[in-house]
Amino acid sequence: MPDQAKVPKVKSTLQTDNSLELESIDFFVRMMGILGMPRSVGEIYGLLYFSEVPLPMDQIVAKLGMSLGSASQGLKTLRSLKAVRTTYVPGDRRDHYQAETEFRRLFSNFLKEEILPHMESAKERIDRMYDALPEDSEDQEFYQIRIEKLKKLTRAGGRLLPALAGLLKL
Amino acid sequence: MPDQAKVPKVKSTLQTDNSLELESIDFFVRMMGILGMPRSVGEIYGLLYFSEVPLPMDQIVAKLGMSLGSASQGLKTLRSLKAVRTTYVPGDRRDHYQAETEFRRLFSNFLKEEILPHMESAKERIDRMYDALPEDSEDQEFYQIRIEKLKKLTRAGGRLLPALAGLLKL
DNA sequence: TTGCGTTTTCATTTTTTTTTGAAAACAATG
DNA sequence: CATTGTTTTCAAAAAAAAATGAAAACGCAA
Repeated sequence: MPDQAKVPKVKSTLQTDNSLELESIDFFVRMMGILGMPRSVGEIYGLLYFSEVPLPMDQIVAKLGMSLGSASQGLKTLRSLKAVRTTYVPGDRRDHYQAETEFRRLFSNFLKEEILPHMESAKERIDRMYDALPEDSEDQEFYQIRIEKLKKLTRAGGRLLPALAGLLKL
Repeated sequence: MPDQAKVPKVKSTLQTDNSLELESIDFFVRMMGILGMPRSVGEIYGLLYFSEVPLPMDQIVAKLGMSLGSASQGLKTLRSLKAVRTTYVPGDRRDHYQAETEFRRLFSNFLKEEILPHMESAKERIDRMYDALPEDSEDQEFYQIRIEKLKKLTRAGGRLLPALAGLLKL
């Protein structure tokens, strides 16, 4: 219940002595949490963010003490957001993962993947509201004004959000 | 797992014949869902949004077919976001609730309550990263750059988000 | 094509979140 | 100040989300 902010805890099974990694994982677990991502996704990204070399999945699993399944799923999510990139390492069959650190791009990807689809269906739903508007009721006008307001909201959102990515100068 | 958008379903126990209400509830359940609010909160707000008269809690409970506990909790959340207002109705002991429909204000309240606290703690966490920076390592510079990047991110976020509320002209 | 290292899938388990319902607290009224 | 109508609280139940782990699938390389 979001009265208080959700404050996810960082798993203490981390196999590392690098406290920067710890802070990073903590940071991104929370950040991803705000965006509605599972903690495993934040953990992986947090680990990768402060890794100078690309890491293969089994090392991620080992360092974070998470299951193969979670790692695979988490990396899939991160890949779909383009928050992570695979690099080829000669003589190694494993995929090596690297964090994409251009937040501007990350943000716009997130918008495109997670938010804009919602905006689309919101617009459809508002159209359906017009259809559902009772023809005769004396509340006609009230309802109409309310629907208009929603329409303006989605329009503003649709214009504002993409513009936001542009404003995000880092 | 947010690969696909979460698409909450509208409970079908709704005691109403007003299909506009149905659409509204659907709309806000999803919208609140994006923002990480439980469905009950979306249901209540959705119902109130298209109600010309303020509704007392027991009517909300009756219309939505939800428990008293959920309604009380949900209204508490909505009150704390100032998404809902109580109005006095002469000769009635019950509180009557009305939706606040100025989205600009709603948005800025949401920011203040749910987002800005996170930004604060993010800044603290970044400070701790500097402390955790290994003095000697040859990766010094790499780490430093990464930390800087995070700092810029939070700064941008801190400036951008509040400005956003201002841009939200409806 | 077989074997082996690696990754994905997915049914099951675990954890977390949300809802419920009944008791407690509250508050106006007679 | 006792009664009654209303709202809140909170332990327990239910539902939803995430993690696990083992089997299946994949894809090289010998």
